[in-house]
Parts: sequence; structure tokens; C-alpha cells
Amino acid sequence: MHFSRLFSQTLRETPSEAEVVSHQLLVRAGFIRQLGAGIFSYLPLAYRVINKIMTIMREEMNALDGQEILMPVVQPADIWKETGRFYQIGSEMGRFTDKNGHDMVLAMTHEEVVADLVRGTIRSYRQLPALIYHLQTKWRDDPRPRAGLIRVREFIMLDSYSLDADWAGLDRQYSAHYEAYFRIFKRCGLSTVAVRSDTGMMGGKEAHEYMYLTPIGEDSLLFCDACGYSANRQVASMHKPLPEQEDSLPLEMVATPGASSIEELAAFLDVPAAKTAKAVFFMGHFSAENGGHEALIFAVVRGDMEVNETKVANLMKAGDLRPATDEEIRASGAVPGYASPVGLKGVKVVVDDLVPRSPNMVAGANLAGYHLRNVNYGRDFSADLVADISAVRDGDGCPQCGAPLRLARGVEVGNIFKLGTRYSDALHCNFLDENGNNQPVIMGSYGIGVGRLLACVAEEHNDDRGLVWPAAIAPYPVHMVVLPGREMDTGVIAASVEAALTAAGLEPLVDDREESAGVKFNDADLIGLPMRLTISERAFKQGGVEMKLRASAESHVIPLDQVVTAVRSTIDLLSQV
RNA sequence: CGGGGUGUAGCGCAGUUGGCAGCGCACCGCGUUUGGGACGCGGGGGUCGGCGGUUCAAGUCCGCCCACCCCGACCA
Repeated sequence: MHFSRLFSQTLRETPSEAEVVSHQLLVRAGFIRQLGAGIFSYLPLAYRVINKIMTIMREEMNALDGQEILMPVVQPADIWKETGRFYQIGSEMGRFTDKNGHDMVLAMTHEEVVADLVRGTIRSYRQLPALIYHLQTKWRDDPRPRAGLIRVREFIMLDSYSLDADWAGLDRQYSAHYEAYFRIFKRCGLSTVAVRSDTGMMGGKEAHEYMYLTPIGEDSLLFCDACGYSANRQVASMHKPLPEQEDSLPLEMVATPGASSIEELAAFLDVPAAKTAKAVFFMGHFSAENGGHEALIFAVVRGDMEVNETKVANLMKAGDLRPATDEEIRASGAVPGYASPVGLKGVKVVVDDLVPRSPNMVAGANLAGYHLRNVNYGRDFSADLVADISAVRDGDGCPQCGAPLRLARGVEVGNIFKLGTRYSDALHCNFLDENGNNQPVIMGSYGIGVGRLLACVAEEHNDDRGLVWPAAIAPYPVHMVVLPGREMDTGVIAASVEAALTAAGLEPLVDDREESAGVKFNDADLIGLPMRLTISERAFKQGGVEMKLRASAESHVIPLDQVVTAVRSTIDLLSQV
């Protein structure tokens, strides 16, 4: 490819809307252009990277005996109504009606279509196990797209779906994906960690997320450096030291004027926050199968802890959780700022498992300006549910070994789910087992955001001059900078080098523009191909062409008749993982 | 959805009290230059986000709307 023909444009100045470095560089280097919020076009440079990433994905999926298919982006809403997700999922789903007035859906993911395929295809245990995958566009109307390609609304995803006759089969395919996904990321030059995660809208049993650790990430993760425990904060648990046990003291009411927060209360009564109970109210939205209504949820944690909303939502089987308004709290009989579960009727109460073990706590009196001392679980109140609903913080104890957990930020580049029979049950994907009995197909689903992966690689591999692509996914292996000579025609040498490299399967990007050397070198650094070959009179007089790696400052001259061999061996070396 | 910000040429920006719509980069032509973002001369490019209002006159003042960015809520 000749640079003068490349459909692209490098920019000297960073567009003001780009904040994270991957976004800035991908736009400046002419890889992507934004069309709308979270909607991007991939120009040739980016699409070549995308294709190389997708090739790696296909190789790894095929190695698991996966078979590539292609499922539709536009889908009739009927199958989404069958699984209930048409109603569960909110504004994030793209919906419209076709000319006949039928509800249609833009694919956010493809479990429903897979299940529809399976019920029309799989009849016998002899057809299982199976693995199908595709690389297809998804539309998720994210409330807040940001950070360039990191968080978008339209994106290409690798998603694969495992189909098994039994749970052991699912475990095998899940493990195979667990390893294959690490290989994909590694081959793309991105190091990731897998953490336990929430199953969210997918439902199902077990899930892991693959996280690229970076301060710009929006997910909070907890790691134990002692034993290796790792989890997304949404599901992370902790070791909770048992509070000192004391005899129950008589309940007493104390005036606490103006002390409506834990800090004020603890200061006013001169007790540690750990001796108080914190009341948090949510309105939970319950889907049709669970009643189809909103209901108040009263969560209680110890005063020195925070509520983990994901845990509460999962426990209560609420599809959605939002903070309750003061009016909604009052309607339950509780008093905002002075609320407690003592004496409340008709409200769903969920209590953190540390609270029943904490004696003589301070809790609200449900009376403005008053609290209760010496509240004891069991004697003074009880809950509908006692479970772990605390949010883990940096430094809290590891649930496995007790060592302090470390909090880090990350971007989720992939995830794997054990779906089980949720979709097979809903869409009646049954097969006949060896004994002639109907059984639901057991499914898993696995996904990687291709553009997000590209963006994370760009985020990780750059310097102050521009991008530094890993050789395995670089748009071209070689950037040829051709500089005109005074006494000789360097274009002739460039043409022969280009032809030789192309014939060897090492297609170069040839900067044939009439630009100054500085412009060409700077653009080469900005675009970040792994190797630069400079064809110039100076290099020719030194015996050939100059070779320099993007990731290194050193360069040396290669004789013309050895260029192909040298480029190949170097690129091969760089491509190894 | 709430809070904040920004919309003027492809990109970055200026535009005073309301009075001819500009600068740098990029782009086109000619010439000089040629190993780290060269120089001279000459050019092309605008629904000043949109609609409405005030005014002799609106990029500028007023109202409504839209888009994009950031923070939060939310989210795989």
C-alpha cells in the first residue's frame, strides 16, 4: 500500500473531545472516525487490525472445534419475549417496528437466536457437544458511551455458544474457553486477568470476566496477593472479623438531635461506626415472572460498611435497583435519617450477616431525632434475609486467606458465562438422551469485544510519539520511508524492496509522499508499525536500507539482498508469543 | 435521567460595544528545500449546530430545540 493512496489522514493536533490516550492516538493516526456518540467508522488501518484480531479469534475457536456461523443483527422480538428479556431489559435495547407493525430488536447479544437455532437443529445427544461462534455487530444503547472505542454503542463482538448434554460437558467447554481466551489476548499483546463476576442480564450459574488492568477502567476489582483470590467488586466477598461478644443490654432510646448520618451519630454518641447499624433503602423492580412491580427493599449493614447493590439485587431477585426517595421511605413507616428495622412491618428487610453477630448496636428509632441503643438481632428485630450484602473495600480481608485485598481498576475485554438451561428452558431446546428422555440443552456463552480489545492494546502499547503495535496485529508489518536522493533515484530501490517484501507475504506501507523527512518519520512513529525501513541515499551509501524497530531507538543498515530475510526473521521473532 | 461544559472551514482555535467571518495547521498550484512536523508567492474551502424572536443590522442579545464531551445514576 502506498501512503499517498491510503484512505486516511493523520492529524497534527488532537481532537479536543478525545481524553484517553488510545482514543487520541487512534484518531490522530487516522485509524478511526467518530460518526456519533459511541458510533465509529473503522478506516483501513483499523480494519486491518480488526481483521488480524478476528483471524486469531477464528484460529483459537476452530482449535476448540468451534464452527463459525453468522446470525442476524435485526431480530423479531418474539424470541426475546419468549425468554422475557424483551421486558427485563430497558432502554439499552434498540427496538423498532417493521412496516407491518411487528416488534423488532437490534441484537445486543445472540442467546435467543442460538436457542432458536438449537431447537430447530438439535434432536439427539449424538449431536452434542457442539460449539458455534460468530463475529457480528451488536447494538447496546449504553447510557454513557465514552473513552473512544473503550465503551461504545455499536461494536463487533466475538461470541461463542457451547451446547452440551450434561453439566460435565459444560464444565469442559467452559474450561476450554477460559484458556483459549487467555491465548487470544496474549497473542494480541494484551495481558489480562480473569476475575469472578456477576452474571447480570445473562443469568446463569458462574461467570468470569477478563480484565485489562488500567486506571481508566470503570470496573473495580479486588485481588489477594497472598492466595490469588480475585473478583469483581460486584461479587467480591470478604473475611469479616467476628465482633467482640458481650451480654445483651436493655434497649434504650436516646435523643440524637441532628445526627442523621453515621458519622454524626458516631461522633454524637462517641461510639465507633462499627457499633452502629446503617439503613439503606432501595426500590427494586421485579419482572413479570416475579410479580411485575416495584417494592421497597430495606438493607441493613454495619455502620462502617457500604451496601453492595448488586448483591442485594441478586438476593432479592430484583431486575433493577434504585435509591428510594424520602417519600417512599416514609410510606413504609420509617423515618429517613433515623430509620431502623426495629418495629417495622410489611417491608422486605435484608440484613448483612455481620449484623446478627454484632451485639448492642445503635440503630434508628424511626422517630426523628432519636436512636436506639443496645439493639440486638433476634431479640429486637429480625430480617427476611440474612446474607452478605457488604461492599468490599481496599484493604478488607481476603475471604479465602484473610490477607488484605488490593483494589484495582480494569476494563472488561471479555467474559464467559455458564448459562445452564435458562434459554433452553425458555425456548424449549430439548434433545433425547441415551434413554429416550427429553433433556434441555445445557448452554454456555462467551464473548470478546473486538474494538474494545483493539483500543486496550492501543492504550497499553504507545509512547509519547504514537502507537506501538504488537507485530501480530499491526495493520502492516513494515513502514517504508522513502526519501529522495540528490544524485540517485531512491524510488527504484524502494520499488524493488516493496516488490520483494510483497512477494514474500510481508506487505509494506510505503510512504511515497512528497513530504519532508521529518513529516514522514513522525507519521511513521504515530501510526506505529513494528518496523521501519528507510530507503535513502544516505542508507544506500552505507550499504543498503536502514532498519529500525518502532519499540527501539537503535537502527542498522541491511544490505539490499538481505532485506527480505532480515525483515522476515525479525517480524517472526516479534510475532512470537 | 440529573449536574457541568462545548458547538465558528477537515483539525486546533480567535472573533471587542451588535456593524465586511478570521488565524494556525491541513488541502490545491508554482518555485526553492530534502534524515525528525521546511520556506516564499498565489489559491480553494463557512447554513457561525438548528428554528424562532429583538434590531436598520445578529457569530455576538433573548427563547426553544439538537448534537457532542465530562461527572454522576445506569450498564455485560
